[in-house]
Amino acid sequence: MSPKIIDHCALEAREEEIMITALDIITELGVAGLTIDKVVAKLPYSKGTVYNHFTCKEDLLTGLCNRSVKNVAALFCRAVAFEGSSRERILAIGYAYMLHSLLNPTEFMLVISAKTPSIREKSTEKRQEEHLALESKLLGSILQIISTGLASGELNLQPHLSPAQVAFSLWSMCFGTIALLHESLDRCSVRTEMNLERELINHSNLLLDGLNWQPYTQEHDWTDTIYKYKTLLFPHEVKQLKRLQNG
Amino acid sequence: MSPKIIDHCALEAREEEIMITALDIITELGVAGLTIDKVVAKLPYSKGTVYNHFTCKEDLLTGLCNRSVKNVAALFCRAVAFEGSSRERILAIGYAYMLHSLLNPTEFMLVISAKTPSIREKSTEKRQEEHLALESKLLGSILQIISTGLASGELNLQPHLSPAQVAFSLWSMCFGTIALLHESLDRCSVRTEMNLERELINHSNLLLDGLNWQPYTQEHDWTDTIYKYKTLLFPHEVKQLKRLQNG
DNA sequence: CTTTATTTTTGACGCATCGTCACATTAGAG
DNA sequence: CTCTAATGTGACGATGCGTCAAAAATAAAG
Repeated sequence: MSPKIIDHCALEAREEEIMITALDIITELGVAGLTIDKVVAKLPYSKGTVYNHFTCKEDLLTGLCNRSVKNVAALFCRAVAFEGSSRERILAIGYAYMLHSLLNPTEFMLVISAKTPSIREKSTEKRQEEHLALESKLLGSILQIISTGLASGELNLQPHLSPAQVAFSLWSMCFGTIALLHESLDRCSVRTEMNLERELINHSNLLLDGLNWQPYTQEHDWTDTIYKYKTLLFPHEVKQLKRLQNG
Repeated sequence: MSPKIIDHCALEAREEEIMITALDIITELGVAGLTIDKVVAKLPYSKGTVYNHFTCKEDLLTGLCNRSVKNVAALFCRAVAFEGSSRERILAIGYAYMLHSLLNPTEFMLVISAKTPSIREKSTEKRQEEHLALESKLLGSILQIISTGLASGELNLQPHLSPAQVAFSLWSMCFGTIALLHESLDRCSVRTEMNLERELINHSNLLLDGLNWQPYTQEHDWTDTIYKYKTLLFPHEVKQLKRLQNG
């Protein structure tokens, strides 16, 4: 008695391996082209083993989605630590979100897909909860900046708004903007003339002005702030993005 | 020669019949539970006939999505005609969008689903274009209100913003808010405490204040305006919604 | 080294669904 | 009534999903 007990670490490594393989297939063939059989074919494991990790295709997709949200959370943490006013830091959150969506278009779509009932309905409870926990973490970063803004007096909350409501308004605005502009990247429509970076900054500034979060759009050189995001906060990501757009 | 030539009108009626049947199945079993075979089983036609209308399941879903957007467009037209200031009318757009999403939760999700690549990738080009045209119609209603706001001087566009950008900012904000709150209707999370109507109005007002669209949130009794939406503009829809929420 | 108990992996199998296509049906013109 | 072309039908092959009984792997005990 007491046979092969598999290393927990090795298990996680394999799960990652499966997810990467699935992501490759999705990037190549689209979400619709993803098949467990195709994943298995690219992997040195068998179908049964893959099904030991993920209960079904949808569970695998939610897993990929969570993996992506974890990466966003890491970027948000860096945004929180940006040296600047609270408004500069909250704007950095949106900028981080945008950067991530441009660098990982496939993964960003997966986040939208995973919110779709057809996928949610079939995923594991466990991965669902993980997803909610990760989203709370994102909101946590935003709330952190809001509380420093309140402490410094740069943000004066209107009495009918709670910090959570403000955090949610910022999040949903970013989400909506990115989601709608994302799909137009490869298509033509009214939105062709739109540019994700410019629009996201515009929308954020409108909302932040509406919140009376100082300094207002007109009172500060935001071009300079964005330059700092590019050179100091996310230099690596911006460089990666440029490479992606040129090549 | 000159055999059975089917009435174009009858064709459309049948297409509608297929879509309604599909919608019933989706409401009952979820998008994932939708099967062409199930649709056929509920219908007095055969599989081949259904495939004469829709090339595949995804095409059917896009068709349903477009059907829903058409209904939204109709609501938007009524919002445009609301008797009141331009800001009251632009807020009515968001209110209409929200009402529609609450009255037709299944269909609203379909709009999100249809933006998902797995569905888009497989739909007909024709239906894709129809979708874009319908979205342009939605934006058209918004642009109409913006131009009257500009004409009356209630809205003063900042020089770096075009009307199209303003329209898009409103649309994406509404979309993001509804999309994110929609999924939480049946789940618990940070967002449980949120209420769709309240948050949507809040977000809209923040954005409109940021745009300097007068009268500002503090300068007008918006509760009264919303009461007018409920009693004058969308009395039928609000009644329907109450019935839905009670029963 | 062999045995044994237990975990892990495997891939063939059964089932569901998809989309097609050869054939049947239908309605009007001749 | 017959002929013809548009339309409808549903059996069929193909694909992909998820399972499960059997096989392989492992590590401690004998």
